Amino acid sequence: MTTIRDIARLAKVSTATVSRTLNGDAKVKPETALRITNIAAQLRFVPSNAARSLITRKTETIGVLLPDLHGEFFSELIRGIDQAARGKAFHLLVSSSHGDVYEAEAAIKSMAGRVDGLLVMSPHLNSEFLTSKLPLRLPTVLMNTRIADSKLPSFIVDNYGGSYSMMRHLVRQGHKQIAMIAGPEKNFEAQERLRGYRDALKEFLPKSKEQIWLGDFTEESGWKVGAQVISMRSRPDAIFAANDMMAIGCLSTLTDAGLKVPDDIALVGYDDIPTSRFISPPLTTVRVRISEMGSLAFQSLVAIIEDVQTQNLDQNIEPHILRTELVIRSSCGAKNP
Amino acid sequence: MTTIRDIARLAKVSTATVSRTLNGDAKVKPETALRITNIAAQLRFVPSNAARSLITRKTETIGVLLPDLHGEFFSELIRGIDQAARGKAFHLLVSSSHGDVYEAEAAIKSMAGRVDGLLVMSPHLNSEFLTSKLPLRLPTVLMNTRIADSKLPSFIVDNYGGSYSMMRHLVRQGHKQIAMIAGPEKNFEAQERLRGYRDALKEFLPKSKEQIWLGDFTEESGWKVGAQVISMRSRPDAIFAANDMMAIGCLSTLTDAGLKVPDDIALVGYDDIPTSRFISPPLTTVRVRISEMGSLAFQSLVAIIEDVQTQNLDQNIEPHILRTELVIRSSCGAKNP
DNA sequence: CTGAAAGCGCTTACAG
DNA sequence: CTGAAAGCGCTTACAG
Repeated sequence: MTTIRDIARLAKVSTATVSRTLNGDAKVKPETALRITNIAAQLRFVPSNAARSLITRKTETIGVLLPDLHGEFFSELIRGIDQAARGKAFHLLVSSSHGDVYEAEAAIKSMAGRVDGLLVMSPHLNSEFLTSKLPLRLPTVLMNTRIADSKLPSFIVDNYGGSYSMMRHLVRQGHKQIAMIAGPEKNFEAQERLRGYRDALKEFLPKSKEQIWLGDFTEESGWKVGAQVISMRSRPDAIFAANDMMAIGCLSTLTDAGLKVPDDIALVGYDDIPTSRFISPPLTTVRVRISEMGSLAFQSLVAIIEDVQTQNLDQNIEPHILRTELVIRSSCGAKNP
Repeated sequence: MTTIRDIARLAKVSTATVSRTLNGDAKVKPETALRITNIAAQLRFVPSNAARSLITRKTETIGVLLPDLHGEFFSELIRGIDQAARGKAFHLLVSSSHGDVYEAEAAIKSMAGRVDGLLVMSPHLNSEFLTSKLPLRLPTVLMNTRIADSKLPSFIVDNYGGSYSMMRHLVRQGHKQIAMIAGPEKNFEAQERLRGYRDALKEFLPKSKEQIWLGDFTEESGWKVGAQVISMRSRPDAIFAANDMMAIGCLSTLTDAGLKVPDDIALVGYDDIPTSRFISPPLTTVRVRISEMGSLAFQSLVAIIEDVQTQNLDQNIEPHILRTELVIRSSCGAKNP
């Protein structure tokens, strides 16, 4: 392994000068600098990050802790974070697929000594417990994670508002009896979408009563609900699935049984995954700017790390809410989507 | 910041003993160990990875360098790698979206001092150049990356074979005139898929002549080809798109123009992205076990890192080829898919 | 079973 | 503009 000592020896300077040169730091005499740079290149010198960060007390790396996410969502989020991180010359240490809170805790622990800060997404875990296990003073920003009295900055998608808007739209389309396929009970996002459904229903259709099936965000759970819908005597006018995958699953069961969407029954989803645009009928849904959440959360984390903005753990902070966007296609029965 | 010295002082032992205890290393007297463990927990001690890896010369981290990938593919790959990495207690430093070879080079450089090895995917870059910039002795495994005389282990999807199988299937379905929408010319995977098309055509339909449109793997390029197909006097029986996104784009143009797939013209793709299952008609395509490639490449890299298998840079190595799987749905005209 | 001591490869006041 | 020296927080032979 080549070290700055090797370079120093060859260049006949001190390691201090090599260090300065390689960091573009202080004013080194140009010819000396050139000599050093050349030798370093020749030797294909790779500085030891360990040594560097031991003394600077910076890793220039942030940890990204994710739950077991699926496809598009995960990559969009990472892309948003990665893009922002590149701009600040930060590295990304990622860890995903934590089945339970203990796995997540272990992941946090093993990341802790390697990063300058943490971006945590944990919509379905016991987040209070999780954050209580966070190392003291490690800057942390939460994404789509509910914490009771949060002292950590957090970014959350406006699941409540998106759901509410969707309901208003359905009501305007003339639907009177609107049912929901809810997501997992313990999932914070699912809860918010359900809350939006409930509140909107009370407000816009006070005489209509709630009709809720419990799903788990998978296509399969959409199928199952579809099967129940088929055998109902009196069906709702519209079904609002708490995510697109369940809507897609439900759609295929309904279509197979000969029901026409949206003519016999309207069906809408949430997330705007790529597939939703291509199915028939194209799915009306709610779009979430997930990569934007990644970038914003990263920016906010770096602000804390760079001490532009110190993390005040004595004071509660309101979460940053990210707006959603209604994407009207034809599955809701809209005339000119 | 708490260090092992703080713990040593409180536990009235040497830092050596604290270190041993925390690493479960040597035989420390149980009561001493317990005392130390308790104090460490109380102080929420987080070991400095920098100090640790400076002396052990290990980072227990591997770097994953990816091109600008889209959705599903990216996350599947990462998932495969992450899963395997967890098993070996390795961390993942990811960096993606490198527009050109210089950006990729910069990413490699900045990762080099932070990782024990590198997993590189670079299907569209000048890979010879890239690997020539790799730090000496940094274990590296390539994925879907072509290198002329490779001295690095590599894993590649059998794009040629998958394409060839698809062609055989189309011929068996009775198609005589088969056209291809090719991917980007500089993309290694696209080249292999095209080569499979060409060879199979020569073999199975020696009298038929090639018909190739140049696409770029985007939906848009599929649209454009679709528009050309519509206005042709004599159309092919079947179109083989080099990826699903182009097939989907092409399909929508054809369908909008009133052409029936597969009755008027068959259409197939490559990749088996999730959407392909849901469009109408469902797309016949080639499935690639991308997460498996991630796991295998990781295993192979770790074998080198752990010196179970030393990287021999004086000898060329054959790439590991990952089999693909034909997914027959109805867009190809198959009767009982 | 435990400790004193050396050292991993850098950076950075400090002095010149 | 440059160098000698201290030190970041750990691990690990070595000796006992």
